[in-house]
Amino acid sequence: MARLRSPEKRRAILEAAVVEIADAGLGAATAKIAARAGVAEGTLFTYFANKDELLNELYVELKLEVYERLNTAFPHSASLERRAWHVWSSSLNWSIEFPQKRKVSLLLNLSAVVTPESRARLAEQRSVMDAMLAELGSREPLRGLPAGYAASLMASVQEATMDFIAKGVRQRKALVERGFALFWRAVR
Amino acid sequence: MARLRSPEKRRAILEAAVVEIADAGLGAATAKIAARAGVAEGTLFTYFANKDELLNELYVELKLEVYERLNTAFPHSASLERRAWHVWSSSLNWSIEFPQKRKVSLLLNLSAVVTPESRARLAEQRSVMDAMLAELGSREPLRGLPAGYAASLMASVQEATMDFIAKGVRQRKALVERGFALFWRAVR
Amino acid sequence: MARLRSPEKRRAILEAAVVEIADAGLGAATAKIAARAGVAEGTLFTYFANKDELLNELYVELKLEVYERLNTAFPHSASLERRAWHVWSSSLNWSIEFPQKRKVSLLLNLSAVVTPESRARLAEQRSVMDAMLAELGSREPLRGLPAGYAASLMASVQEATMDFIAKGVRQRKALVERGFALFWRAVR
Amino acid sequence: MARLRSPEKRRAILEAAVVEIADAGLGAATAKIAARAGVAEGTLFTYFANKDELLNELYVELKLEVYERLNTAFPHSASLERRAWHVWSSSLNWSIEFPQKRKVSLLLNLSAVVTPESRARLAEQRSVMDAMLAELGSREPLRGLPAGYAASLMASVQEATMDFIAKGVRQRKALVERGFALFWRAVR
DNA sequence: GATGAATGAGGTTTCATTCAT
DNA sequence: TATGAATGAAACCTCATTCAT
Repeated sequence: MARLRSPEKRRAILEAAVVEIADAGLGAATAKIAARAGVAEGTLFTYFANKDELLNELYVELKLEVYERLNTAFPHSASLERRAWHVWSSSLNWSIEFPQKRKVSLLLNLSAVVTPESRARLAEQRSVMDAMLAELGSREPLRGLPAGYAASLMASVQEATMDFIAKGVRQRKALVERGFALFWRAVR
Repeated sequence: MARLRSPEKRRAILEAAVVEIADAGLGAATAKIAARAGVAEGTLFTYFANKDELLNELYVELKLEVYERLNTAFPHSASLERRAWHVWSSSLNWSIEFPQKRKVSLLLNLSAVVTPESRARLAEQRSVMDAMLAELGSREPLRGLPAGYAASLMASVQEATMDFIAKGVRQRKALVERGFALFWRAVR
Repeated sequence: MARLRSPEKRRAILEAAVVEIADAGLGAATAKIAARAGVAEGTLFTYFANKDELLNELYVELKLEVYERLNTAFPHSASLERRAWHVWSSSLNWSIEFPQKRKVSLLLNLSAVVTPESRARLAEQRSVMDAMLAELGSREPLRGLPAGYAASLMASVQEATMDFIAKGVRQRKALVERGFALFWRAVR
Repeated sequence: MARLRSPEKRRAILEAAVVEIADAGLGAATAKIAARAGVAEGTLFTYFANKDELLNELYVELKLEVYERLNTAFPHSASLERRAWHVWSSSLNWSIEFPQKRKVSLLLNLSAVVTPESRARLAEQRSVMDAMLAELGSREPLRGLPAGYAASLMASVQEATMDFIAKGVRQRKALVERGFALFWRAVR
């Protein structure tokens, strides 16, 4: 099954899925995804056992893409604020560059198709970010709040910021910075 | 006179839609919605011309529910913080009480089915909240940011908070307060 | 059932049916017919037991309309040609005046809904025309052909003529006359 | 390579459509057509995008069948009467052989589903017949009548003739000849 | 009698998945 | 392995008819 004769085809399918799902939601037809990927309808099922598996793989790939960026050039020994900024800006810039991927990521997150197994596959790549967020969570303003609250808070403030960038607001770079400033005021 | 179209049945359909969509996404079958509402498949279409209209009506009703709460006992002449707190707590409490409604509201927001007309129908009810948010947006930390950023920011921090409440965390009341405190630190 | 409280309503329904069926074929919805007639959906079924009965009644009414015209001022003692011309012109003029009725009449004729009983109900009114056609059929050019061939032939040449009149050709009166001339050349 | 779309299956669907539509009108269910053709419900839609397209294709195929017959062995240099007879007999014989096809052709003609594009697709095959009819239309009895009247007239007299043949009258060959004789008396 | 909401069978069409080629 | 025709369940929606009011 998962004998990926051609990694390019697998990639083409995943990228086609992003476009189709961003456009039509998770109900996007596998036939359309295949067509956009330039492969036959049946071929899709030699790379992914079924649609759910495709969606799970997609979820993991998208998340990995973000974490990879984030882990690259992570300033391990810098101040907490600089580390927080690194996480903030690298993930937010990904959202800005690939708004469709971000939307698909959101849709998948809200749906029931993503399995705990898929989420678990991300643990290792998340570790760097998680450590930073844990440190953040142990500081005064967040103390006593559930583990993960800091992550959720950062993600959500990014959401708010992204919404405006997606709407086409000009001052992208400024917004990224102002958004972080607000976040940091809250948690510092 | 024949039987009158009954508001209860309309309500039953909308409520059934919430449950089914929270469970299965916007792809939830109209037949299932009708069944859960205790009406025949065809009956659904005497209340809503088609599925899209049902979804739009649902969107509007859900938003109105929140705004109604929020407009009730709004402390018009209180301090900005107290007014912000009123908005925060009343809308967040709605999300806590009706997590399925909140989820459906999110899904509808992300989808392309909600028409500008539907959004426009909410303008009047939003005015009280919008005025408060505009005042907030004009203060130092948010100055210069696009109009609406304050609203988006509040909504997103609520999101983060809700995520934990939805996961079943005990200290609901405390979380609502801590969440607001964080938000307020950011924007005050 | 057939207690026609209001003959006007019955008539309104039949006329609405003509318009709707001319537009949408025999599949025209009873609800639309009722709406156009200005009565409630259910009311239609107090005047006609079901759709098939409505269609049969409609068929009979349309045919009777034509025969009534034809029987009015029929020149019983004139020459065969004058009598043929009377039949020709009176029925063709009806088609010209009411092209929708004509179309519906054709559709009903082709369909399987019209029962032999409905056709039988027209016998009496057809007698005058039938006698003329029988006389025509017994003359040389048609001798030996099946009974009814003359009727069918006349109807069909009228069809051809109507097709052009329906297309909006100007010289209506001339066409009616030229058409008859051709018919008469064939059968005289 | 996957299985190729089979011309036989396409043909089977079109033939099944003829039978079902002759029986039930244009409202004939696609599911029934598919079943009679021996294919799955969905398969019908791999051969025809939707029911309207199926009906349009059917219309074109039926007309082409007639024109093909008519163009075969057409006596281009014979007298006008012989050429008219060729058109008459070849098309009428088709109607006699395939009364269901003829009925379906009539129904399609009366309906609104057949597009101008479909009609246009027939132009080339009609040219031989059209030339003969144009010559006929320029002669004395038809002079001054709209172009196409001759065609319409012939078709309609054929209709009349077919009606009797369809009713099972024995002397088919004789009827075809007598019908033409009548037509020719009218237009010669 | 008149009304129109309610019904559910049945219509067309879509789609994930299989499988012959 | 790659293909895309074939499948049939299931989706949305329509409609003739019934029946409470």
